[in-house]
Amino acid sequence: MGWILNLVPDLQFLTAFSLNAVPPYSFRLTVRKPAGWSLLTPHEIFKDDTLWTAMRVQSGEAFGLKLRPTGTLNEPHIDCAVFSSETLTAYKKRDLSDAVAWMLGLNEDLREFYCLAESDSLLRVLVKDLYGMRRTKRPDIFPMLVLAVTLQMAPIKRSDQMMDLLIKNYGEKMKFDGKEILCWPSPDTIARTSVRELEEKCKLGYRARVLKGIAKNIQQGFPTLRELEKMTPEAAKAKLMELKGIGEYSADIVSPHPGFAVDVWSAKIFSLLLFGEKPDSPRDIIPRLKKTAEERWGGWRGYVFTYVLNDLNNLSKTFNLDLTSL
DNA sequence: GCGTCCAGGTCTACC
DNA sequence: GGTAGACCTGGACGC
Repeated sequence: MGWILNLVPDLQFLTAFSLNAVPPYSFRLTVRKPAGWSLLTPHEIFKDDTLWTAMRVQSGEAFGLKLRPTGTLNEPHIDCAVFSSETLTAYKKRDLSDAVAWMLGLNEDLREFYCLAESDSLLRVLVKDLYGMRRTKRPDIFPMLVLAVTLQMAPIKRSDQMMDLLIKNYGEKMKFDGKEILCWPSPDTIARTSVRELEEKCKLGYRARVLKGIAKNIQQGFPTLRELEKMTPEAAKAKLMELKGIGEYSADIVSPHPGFAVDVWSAKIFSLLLFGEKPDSPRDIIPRLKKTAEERWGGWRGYVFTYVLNDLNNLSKTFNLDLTSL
C-alpha cells in the first residue's frame, strides 16, 4: 500500500526569517527557470511571485518552505517561512537559514562572471537575457541521482515519464500553509521497494536495479552534497562514480562543483554555438567541447551551461540558429 | 495495426 | 587503454 508509506505529518510549526542576497539577484529567474526547471520538486507552487515548495534533508527531516522576494534586483532580500513538524531550536533555525541561502545561491558573487561576459560575445547575450539568475542546489542528493539515471539512454519524454511515475507512486505529500506539495521519494522508500515493482510501476527497465542500489548506498551513509562540495572537484566526482550506474556524465550533473555536463543533446547545441556546425557524431565531440569550455570560461563553465540551456529561444533568434528542435 | 529502430550513458568482457 | 555489445522499454516512424 504505497500511500501508507507516503504519509508525512502536517508541518504546522512556523519559523520565519529574512535573507539578503549578493546583487544582482533575480528571484523569479532563479526559482522559476525559463527552461521550466523546478527548484526542489516539479509539484511546487509559484503564484504572485511567491514559491511554496518542500524538502527533505538528508537526515530525513521534512520542511515546507514559503519564499517571497522583497527589495529589488540590486538590493535583494528574500522572506522565508519554514514549516516543520515540531518547534525549531535556535541552532536548527540557523542551520536551515544557511541551507536555504546555499540552495538559492544568495551568497554567490557573479561579478567575475559578468566581467568575463564583457569580452565574450556569447556570454554578453546570456547575461543580458538572464541578468541576476543563479544556479541553485538541493539539500538532498537522491533526486539529483534519480534525474541523472533517468536521463541515461532515453528521450527526454521518456525520462519525464519515469520521474513522474516515481514521484506519483512513491513521492511524499507535505501539507503546510494550506498547500499540499508532492515531493520526490526518499531513498528509504525506494530501498525497501522491490526491483520488480519499480520496473512495473515506473517503467524504469534496467534503471530500477540501479536506483535501488543507489538508494541503499545513501542509507548506508553516502556523503551529502554539502560534504561533496567540501572535497576537491576530482575527489567528489570520483566518489560519485563509485555508485553503480553513475558514470562521468551523471557525476557531472550531480556534483555541486561547477562542471560541464555535456550529453549528446547539449553537445549538438554547444557545437553549433561554439563551432558553428552540427557534429556528425555528437558523442565524439564531447571531450573537445569540455576542453574548449574549460579554456574559455574556467570555473564559470557551469554557469555558462545553465545560462545557455535556459536561453535557447533567445539564442536561436540572436544567432539565427535552430537550437530548440535538436 | 504492426514491425523496427533508437534514445540527453554505463558497464563488462575481450582484445 | 580502447572498444564493441548489451542493457529496459516506450514512443516515433514507416508501411
